[in-house]
Amino acid sequence: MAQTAAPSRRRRTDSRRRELLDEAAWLFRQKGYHATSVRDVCSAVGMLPGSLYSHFASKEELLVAVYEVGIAEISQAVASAVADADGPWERFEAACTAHLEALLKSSDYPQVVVRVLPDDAPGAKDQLVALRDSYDAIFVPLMTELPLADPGADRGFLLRLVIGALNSTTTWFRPTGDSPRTIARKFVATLREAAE
Amino acid sequence: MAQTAAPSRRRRTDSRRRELLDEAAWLFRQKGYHATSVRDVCSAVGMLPGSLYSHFASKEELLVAVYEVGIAEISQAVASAVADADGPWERFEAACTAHLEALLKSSDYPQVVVRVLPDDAPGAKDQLVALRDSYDAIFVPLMTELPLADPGADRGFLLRLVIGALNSTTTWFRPTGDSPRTIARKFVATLREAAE
DNA sequence: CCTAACGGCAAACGACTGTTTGTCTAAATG
DNA sequence: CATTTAGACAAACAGTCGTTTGCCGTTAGG
Repeated sequence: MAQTAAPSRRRRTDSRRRELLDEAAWLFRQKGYHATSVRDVCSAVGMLPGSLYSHFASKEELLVAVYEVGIAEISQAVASAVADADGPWERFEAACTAHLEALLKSSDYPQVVVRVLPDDAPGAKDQLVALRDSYDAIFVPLMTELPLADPGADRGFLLRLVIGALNSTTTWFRPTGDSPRTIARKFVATLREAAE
Repeated sequence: MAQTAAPSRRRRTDSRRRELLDEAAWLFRQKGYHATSVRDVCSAVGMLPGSLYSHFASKEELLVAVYEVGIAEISQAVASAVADADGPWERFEAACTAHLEALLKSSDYPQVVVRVLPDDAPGAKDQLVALRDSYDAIFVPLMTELPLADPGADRGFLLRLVIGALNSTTTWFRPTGDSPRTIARKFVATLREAAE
């Protein structure tokens, strides 16, 4: 198992693979899955369409690879942010902030997860759904520990609404407006004490 | 302008046109815009691909037509529901209920507006954005009259989050679970008195 | 009743889709 | 150094895309 005798062999090809991933993430986020062709991705990294298949078995597998990076990035960001916070509401706000920052800053990968639906790649649907679910699982304990006015409130229901609201920011977010951190703070504050 | 001398001529063709619209709405909602071909739509109504162009100048114009119906349906539902309610929170809840029912019941049209992004049809982007905006405008006065704990809260910001949360129900809604009306009630109740 | 218009068919247009093949080159392994 | 391996190219595959064209039958208006 231990292949610590690192294959410097892989180094060169991995960098090519990463280039393809980066460009695919950018294009999938920008135009969606079906509107992005294999030729679009390849020509952006100076490669012929057929050459992509040395790195990915299919266009769908390319999407899965982008999905995996996106989920990994946002999961790690949220998990570490939560670990540093004390108190249920503080943890919840930390999670929302990390979620929005991962979604709206620099990296294209997490936005692909939001924009491209599992149904867009029927052959990979199960993998994509599983990846999405694995992320939602991080939020579940945060919701259950939240002290709400109605203790019997449907937490799973709330979770879906919260994530839906957070993800909808990708539609209207502009770097010149509120920062992701500010959006998260406003959002949580409203939830915490909404009506007078 | 007044062509009240109704063209019974149009009758037959309009029914064909409506068939195309219905099928396009169903497919656009189900598979998205790019994954739906003109051939898919036409073969579903027993028509050859070229014949569609007697009714619509292009695939993009077909999408615009579906969008228009979708916006009209949901706008009318929300507007009339709001008119029947008294009090700011009651009007808000009525709007949310009407929104969800229009989105999740029977008709495919409004869901197309949620699923298909304006960027999917670059040539019609402006029209699609305008249609979306015209709907949002209905919600604006409802948000501004809402008595919140923080009167200085950013209402435009809240509006976008609310609509984002409501629209995200299309992802996970199942007819066997909570009804749209119940979802709306739970949602508003949570907003109204969230934290203890 | 005649004529003009229109809905739909049949067929094709060129462009583009994801993918496969065979070959060549350069680098890593033994 | 010899041999294996794999990334990339070049070219083509069969199929599908949105759209256009010319034609025919039906139908409504004058």
